[in-house]
Amino acid sequence: MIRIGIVDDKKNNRIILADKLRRNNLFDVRLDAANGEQFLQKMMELKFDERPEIVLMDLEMPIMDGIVTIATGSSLYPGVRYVVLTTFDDDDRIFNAIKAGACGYLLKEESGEIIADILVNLWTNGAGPISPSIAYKILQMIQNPPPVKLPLAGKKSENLFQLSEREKEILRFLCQGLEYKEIALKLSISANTVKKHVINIYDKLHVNSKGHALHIAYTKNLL
Amino acid sequence: MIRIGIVDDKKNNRIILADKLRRNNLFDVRLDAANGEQFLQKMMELKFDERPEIVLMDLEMPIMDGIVTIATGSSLYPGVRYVVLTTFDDDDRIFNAIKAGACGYLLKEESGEIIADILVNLWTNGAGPISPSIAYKILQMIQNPPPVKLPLAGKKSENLFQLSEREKEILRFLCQGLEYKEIALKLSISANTVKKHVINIYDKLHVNSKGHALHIAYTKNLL
DNA sequence: TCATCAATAATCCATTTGGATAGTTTTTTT
DNA sequence: AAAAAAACTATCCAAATGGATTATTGATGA
Repeated sequence: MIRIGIVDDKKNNRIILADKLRRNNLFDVRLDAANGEQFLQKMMELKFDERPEIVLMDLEMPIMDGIVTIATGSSLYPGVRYVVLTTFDDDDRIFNAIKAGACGYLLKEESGEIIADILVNLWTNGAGPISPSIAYKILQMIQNPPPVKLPLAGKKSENLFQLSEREKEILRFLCQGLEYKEIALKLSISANTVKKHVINIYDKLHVNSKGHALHIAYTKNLL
Repeated sequence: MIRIGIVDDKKNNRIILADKLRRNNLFDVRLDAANGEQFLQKMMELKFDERPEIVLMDLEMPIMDGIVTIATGSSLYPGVRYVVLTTFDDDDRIFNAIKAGACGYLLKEESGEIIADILVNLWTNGAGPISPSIAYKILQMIQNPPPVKLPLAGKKSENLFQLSEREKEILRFLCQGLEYKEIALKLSISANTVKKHVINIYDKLHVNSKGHALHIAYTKNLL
């Protein structure tokens, strides 16, 4: 049984999709959330071996949209694979979703069988599921990179996590392996303040330790 | 009938592939070349409406390899679609071939039916044919752009710090932001042991905190 | 002007980490 | 088979970190 999570703001969509998947008994749909925040919340509550292995994620959601959710989720739970399921193949979103860490991109219109097929393939081979028309778009984007839009290489990505300047500054020091005291000294502020900033950073990154924060900082190019 | 061209230096491959395609009578294999130069030569000799619409191209060829051939061919004959057919999925080549203008990338191992299927799809929908495992690699390349290959990268960053396999394993988990307990759980060992390993790692890296260690791990590419 | 927000600072308390030390078991090498 | 190297487990203690809460200041904006 492959453990599946479904995140979509429309309850009906979740039900239909879960039904589609449950029809063959390879899937165990065990997480169901209406938005990103709810999803992260529920993930936190699950033990390691109860978490879904594959998460199907809608992009358009209130409160916390799919891209941000994937970005944080894929850093928090690197073992989980995120597959974007959407109704329209919108160029910008594709690219952003991929950058955020989605490992596949499917159109909702695909039949239940195709989706099931593709998820099984993802699970067994690790091969990323991509609808053909999406794959083609990706190729085109590589061949003709959109004007400036998205810096492919190590450029700093736009402020995905809404960190303030000060917070970014402190995150950079943190990434160099400095501890609170040392950062405080460098910035001529109190170590308590540094700590407060760090906690605020964790909140924005949805993490709760230095390790996780650095992981996100390094993998999402926040420096 | 879809007009097909095949470019491969091994005559046998050409024959087998042509046979596979001719089996269903949708394809008209009408151009056959052993290398890039021969291919371009033959293309010149053909009239516009005799030219292949899709060209299956091997990458490893003498005289003029697949990448260069696609690059020049796709400028000379923009209407022609180039599909790379190769036996191994070599990361560098994928990217270069795509940039050169290939619109698809298939593994030779795929069965004749799948190849046929996919080519028909390419012809009718314009959707790019991509083997799932290739698609996945492309995603990964977008997600983690190859870290500017500098002298250090090529040199064995492997044993720079003489970490044992186990230590590298643990360092990787550490870099994902896991704490001792979690790592212990994943490896089915005691948290004390994890800690011991971590201390040993710090010794070898000449650091004394997680922050420093992760900094080195990320910047020196120890993962 | 009033409200909000970022940055600053501090305290209490629980948890995690780092260091030192001392063992046992497994694996590899000689 | 003996010796050496990794891997494993443990305990004590001190330091660093994370979380919650409260409060002051200055800048920005409605």
